Amino acid sequence: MKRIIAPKGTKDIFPPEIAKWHYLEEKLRDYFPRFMYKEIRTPIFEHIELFQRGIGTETEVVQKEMYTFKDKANRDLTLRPENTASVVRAAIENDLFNRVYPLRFFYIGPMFRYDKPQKGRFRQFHQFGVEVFGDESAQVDAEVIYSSYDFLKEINVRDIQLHLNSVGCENCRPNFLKHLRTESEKRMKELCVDCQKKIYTNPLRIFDCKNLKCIEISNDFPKIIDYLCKECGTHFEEVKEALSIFKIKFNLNPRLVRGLDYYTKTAFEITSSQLGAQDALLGGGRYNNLIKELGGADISGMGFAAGIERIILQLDDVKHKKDKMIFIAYQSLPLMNKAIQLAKSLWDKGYCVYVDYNLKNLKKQLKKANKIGIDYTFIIGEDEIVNESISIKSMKNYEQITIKQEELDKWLINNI
RNA sequence: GUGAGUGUAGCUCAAGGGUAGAGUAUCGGUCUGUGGAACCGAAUGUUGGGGGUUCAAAUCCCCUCACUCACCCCA
Repeated sequence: MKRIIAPKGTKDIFPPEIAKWHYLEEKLRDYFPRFMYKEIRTPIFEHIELFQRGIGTETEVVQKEMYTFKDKANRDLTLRPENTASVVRAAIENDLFNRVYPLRFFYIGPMFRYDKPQKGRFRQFHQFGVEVFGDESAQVDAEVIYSSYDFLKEINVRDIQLHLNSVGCENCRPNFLKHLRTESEKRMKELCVDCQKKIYTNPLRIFDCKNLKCIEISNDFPKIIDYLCKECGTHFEEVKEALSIFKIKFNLNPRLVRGLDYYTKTAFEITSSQLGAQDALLGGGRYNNLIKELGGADISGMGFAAGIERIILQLDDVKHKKDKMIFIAYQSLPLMNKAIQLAKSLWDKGYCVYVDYNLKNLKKQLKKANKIGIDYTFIIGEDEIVNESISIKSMKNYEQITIKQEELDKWLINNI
């Protein structure tokens, strides 16, 4: 029979890796509420239009990478490739803008993109992120950037770099793009084939090219920060100033562009020098037109999204947080029912207990207990039944004591 | 979507045309009221799948699938 395997680009997560996920999730739910973020959960699939309008029809994500399908009523639905558009949609739909203050949300969950898998890239992958609505201050940009950076530090991710740029707004970007296009056309023949196409489709992306020759040439190209309008320029200066208050270092990176069309002004990315080609742990920025474009009020947004799989790759081993485990061993099969009775009473009290119903002798049970990493083995034998006692063996140091059954609760409180 | 590398036991890997093997894990025994060791023994495979060459293919050739990494894209 043919084995059924997980679909390409998906994977199972189980111990010991799952401990890292738990660790990350716990830290996340502890950390971001400090900044007044509240968790929001949105559907995993949405109408395709949400992403077309939100992310932009010209982006790679929308054009090539979405999992889109029709449901039985012929609706066009898409497995969400990112979460910002959904959060905005949810906020508009539920009129959260009039109810919840401050307007800050964080999310965590699976996203889907039809990409070719490689290190740090999956078709079902997981992101967490935050969104701040209705705050146009440069200081909030700095705070969001700080919190994302500091969170990575907090969970001990090392060798990370913060890259910062401004991508301008609808007032200054067109002018910049015009200049960029003219300049790149002049040196078109020297650029790689892909970049030649980008001149007309999305010239900003030329800065993304990893071809050394292209990098060299595009270094001479106009930089967006030199073309920012007064408002964007001032905003960017203020962001940098505010970042210095938070005392974090950043690289000004004029080549940094974002792949989703909704970004305006501040754009940032945190990379790890220890990852492979997919080195962006987290990225985000300001999006001042998205809410309006999705039919909401004319209010601004700022946020980031982080790739959990990539962060997990950079996490040191996390010990599985576990309660002390008790193994109940019976001397012989007829005593198994007594063991079950004892186990039930312990489960009822909330303890972590294991009984093996298949091992007939004590030796094997102890061996198994040892292998599982049990802390204490309770032994029930004929002597114990007669004396109404329980023998308790510490699996860590070989010591064994026998106590009366009525002393068990006291023992549990002191030792477990 | 393009390219490269790799597919052999649950796991890590040998065998490079001539009987598919080791380590480890698993199970049993030495040891029927006492675990971490040791020793002895057992079980485990359509060599990813299909086709071809050959007296003979894990090994050579073709196709296909999967995984990995890179391009691309992004988190």
